[in-house]
Order: sequence, then C-alpha cells, then structure tokens
Amino acid sequence: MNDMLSCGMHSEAGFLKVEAFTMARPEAINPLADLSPQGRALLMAGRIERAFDKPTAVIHKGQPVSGAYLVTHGQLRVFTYTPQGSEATLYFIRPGETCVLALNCLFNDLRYPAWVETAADTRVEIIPGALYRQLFMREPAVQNLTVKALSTLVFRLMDELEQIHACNLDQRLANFLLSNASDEGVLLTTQQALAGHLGTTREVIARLMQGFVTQGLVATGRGRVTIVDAAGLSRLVEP
Amino acid sequence: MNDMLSCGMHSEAGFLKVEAFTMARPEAINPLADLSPQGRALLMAGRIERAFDKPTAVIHKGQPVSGAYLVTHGQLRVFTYTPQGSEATLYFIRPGETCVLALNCLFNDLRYPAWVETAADTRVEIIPGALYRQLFMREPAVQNLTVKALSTLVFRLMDELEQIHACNLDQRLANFLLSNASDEGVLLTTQQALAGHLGTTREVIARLMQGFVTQGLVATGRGRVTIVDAAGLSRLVEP
DNA sequence: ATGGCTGCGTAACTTATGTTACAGAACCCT
DNA sequence: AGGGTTCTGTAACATAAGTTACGCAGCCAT
Repeated sequence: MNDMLSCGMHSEAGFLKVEAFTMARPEAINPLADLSPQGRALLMAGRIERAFDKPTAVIHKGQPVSGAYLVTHGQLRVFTYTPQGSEATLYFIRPGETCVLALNCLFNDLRYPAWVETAADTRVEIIPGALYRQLFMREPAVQNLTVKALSTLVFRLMDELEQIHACNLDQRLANFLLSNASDEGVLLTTQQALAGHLGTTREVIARLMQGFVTQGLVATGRGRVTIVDAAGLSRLVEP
Repeated sequence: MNDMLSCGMHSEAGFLKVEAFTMARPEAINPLADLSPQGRALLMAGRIERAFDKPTAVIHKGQPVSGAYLVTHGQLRVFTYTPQGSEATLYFIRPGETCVLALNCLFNDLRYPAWVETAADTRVEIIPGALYRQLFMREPAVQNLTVKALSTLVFRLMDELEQIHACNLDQRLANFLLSNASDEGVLLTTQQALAGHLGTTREVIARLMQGFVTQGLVATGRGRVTIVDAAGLSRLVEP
C-alpha cells in the first residue's frame, strides 16, 4: 500500500478555494461548538474516537458505512483502484472536515464506493449512523455542516473532472505541486505517491519531473520536490 | 452549440443505480408534497416557472446563481468546455431532480463552475435563493431533498471519475449506450453529441462505433444508434 | 562499512487517443 | 428534383501517456 502525502488537498486551484470557509470558521473545525445542549450530550455519549499512528485502511469499497467520520488530526485519503491495481486519489479530508461520502452512504443506505485510508498519526471521531441522522433532524448546525461538506466535495470533484478533461498531465502535476507544497515550496513525498494521486505511474512522473528540472522549475531529491520557480509552474497551468 | 440527447443519465452502471430512489418516491418527483402548509404557501408565492421549447443556455460558468432549479419536464445538461472549445457533459438533471450545483452555489455564495443548457421542451421551476434558504431552515422535506440531491451528484461524479481512470473510451462508450438507450435499444443522437458527452471528438466516436458494428454489437444510422447485442456490449464493460 | 532496500533517472517501445483531411450518404427545403 | 446542409465513414498521421527494463544513488540496519 502507498504512503500518504503528509500535506494537503489538491486541485482547488481552479475557480474556488474550498479551504477558505473551512479555515475561517472555528465551528467548522469543531462542529460540536454550535450544538444545542441536548444535541451535544447525545453526541458526546454516542461518538467514538479512534487514533491511528500509521497509515491504515479504514473503509473498503462496497462496505456498508457505519458512521460519519470527522477528522480531528492528520488526514484521510479517499481513492480508487484501477483494474491494473494502481491507485488514483480522489481527494483528501483534512482536520475539521467530515468524510462526506460516509455521510452520503449514511443517508441513502448505500455502500461505500471507494477506499479510504488514514495518514500516519491521524485521529477521527466516528459518529454512528443512527445518531447522526438524529442530530441532523434537530440540529441546524449539523444540517449546515452536512450541506457544506457535500457542497465542498462536489466542487472538488467537478474541478478534478474538469482538469482531467482540460489539462495535460504536466499541467495537472504542476498544479498539484503548487497546491501541496509547503510555504517554502517543499513537498515531502515520493514520486510513487505523486503517481498515485494523479492516477498514473512513477515512470511518467519521473519523466515529467525531469522536464521540470531541465526547465529550472523544480529540484528533485529522494522523497522530496522543491519548487524553484513557482511563477513558471503557474504559467504552465494557465498560459 | 450541441444538440441535447433526448434520453437520460449515464454512467451509473457501476456500484449503484442512483435513479432508484428518485423514481420510487413520489415526493421526489414533486418535492412540494411534503411541505408544511406555511412552507407550501411561501413556495407557491415565490417560485418562478420557466419553459423552453428549444435547447437554451440557462447558466454560464462564473455567473452568480440566482436560485435552485427544479426540473419538471425535459432535462438539463451540465457541461464544461475544454480549452480547445469541445464540450464534455458532466451529468444530466432529469424531472424531479434539482440542479444541485445551483444549490451548492446558493448555500456558499459561490459562482457556478460550469455551463448548463436545457433540452428541447423543458420546464423548470426556479426557487429564488433567499426563499430556498428559508425553506431549508424550517422544512425537513427540503433538508432531505437537498442532502439527497447533493449525495446523488457526488456519486455520479465519483463514478464518472472512476470510469475515466479505469476504462477505455470504448468501454465508456459501450456503457453510455447501454445506459441511455430506450427499452428497444435505440438511441436517437448524433455521434457529435456522443463525443460531447464523453469529452472526445466525433471522428473517434465514429471509429469506435465502426468497431462495434463489425463486432455485431450495434447498428448505426444517421442520428441513431441501435443496440444489437446488449450482452456483448456489457461484456466489453465488465469482462 | 557493507549489504539490502527503497526511490530515482532514463531510454526504447507500445498503445490509445486526438487530428487532419476528405468523400459520400441522408435529410431538408423550396 | 436539385442544391445545400448536416451527418457519417475512413484513412493516414501526430502525440500523449503507459509499459518494460535496467542501472544507480541515497538511506538504513546490522
């Protein structure tokens, strides 16, 4: 199984920054804040906390979903497998966000349509399905959380789809690097993992990366990519 | 601008049939049914009906969204443009369904991330944004509708993404044909439109289609595809 | 320090898809 | 019926991406 990126979500470079409201609103980080006393009591009684110190598969495709997953630390990665066995990341779920697909399945009694694994050092709160539905019925805060979580996901997925239609792999890679690098322009991740996120293979990533290197856009190292010319990378994405 | 397909939604061949609950629940067809008297009064007073006799663009990318679109007849088509100017259909919205992306934008004050056009002979009810938010606050029926609409969309998008990663064009085409043909196995649509739905070009569709013809899977005509061997087509998709 | 593991660089090759260019068939209107 | 328009069929070609195969470099543990 693949390593996880230790950094964030990709592909929101397009028409919106989904993170914005998540980060700006403290109650999104801790959605418990807006609950009524009764609601909070219910939640505290029924929720289950789980911690993972290393990457762990938490949901398998086709499994019935037992609850909503609220990430408090680390991140979840939602992905699919291609028939050839390679992975493609659909999106990440970061602290304060809820695994909306779980929500989704929760409300519609569906089976989960993808795999989910945790990053290293990740903590989640699981809110059992029945409890979540109860809370949704009576707590406006939960209703809002739900709609926003779903909305966000829809935008991410649409953006991803659009990029796949409209962009070459090198553009998508450039975009991914820009979106996921630290403030210093460093990305601690293997090319294998990058390949997984973009749904391609390591060799292809290596080839593209070398292209970037010869253009002076990035520098590579073992388990590390450093952005040298961010502006140049951006120009690749939107010329 | 492209013609619309006169038939339905594609790409739910995978892990779920999204149509199921939509069709089975009458209040999904007419979501007004479950409202409280006050809510219904509000809705009746505030909603706007519009009818289109021919394909019409109703939402442009980047436009602020003015309301929720509930389709009562015909269908909407949500699509993007590639930089080269060709289109790719993201999904369809059929009678009883709501344009959830509009919802999405409604709740988050975002701009619409795609284009939408009506089919010929389509009627929609537009529920202004402010009104919809009001109804959402107090009407459980609207809350449920909203969540279900978003959920459905998420599943469709995920399925689409997965297919793009996992399937060849011929498999996606086969899938599209199977999903969209009438009960008699007929599809009244041009190859140009098919190309638009799958995000490719007419010539490619023609090539693939000829492949299908020589394998005895379909027959083609001007503006028409007839499925000859549905089982054979299915075998292409999941061998 | 050394052997083994993991990750990267690279090249040659294959394949799927997109592109260009054109011809002919079906349909539509007057 | 004739002429224009809209579709489809086809072939040759261009290109992006996936595949195979291998060598080497950095890191780790004993």
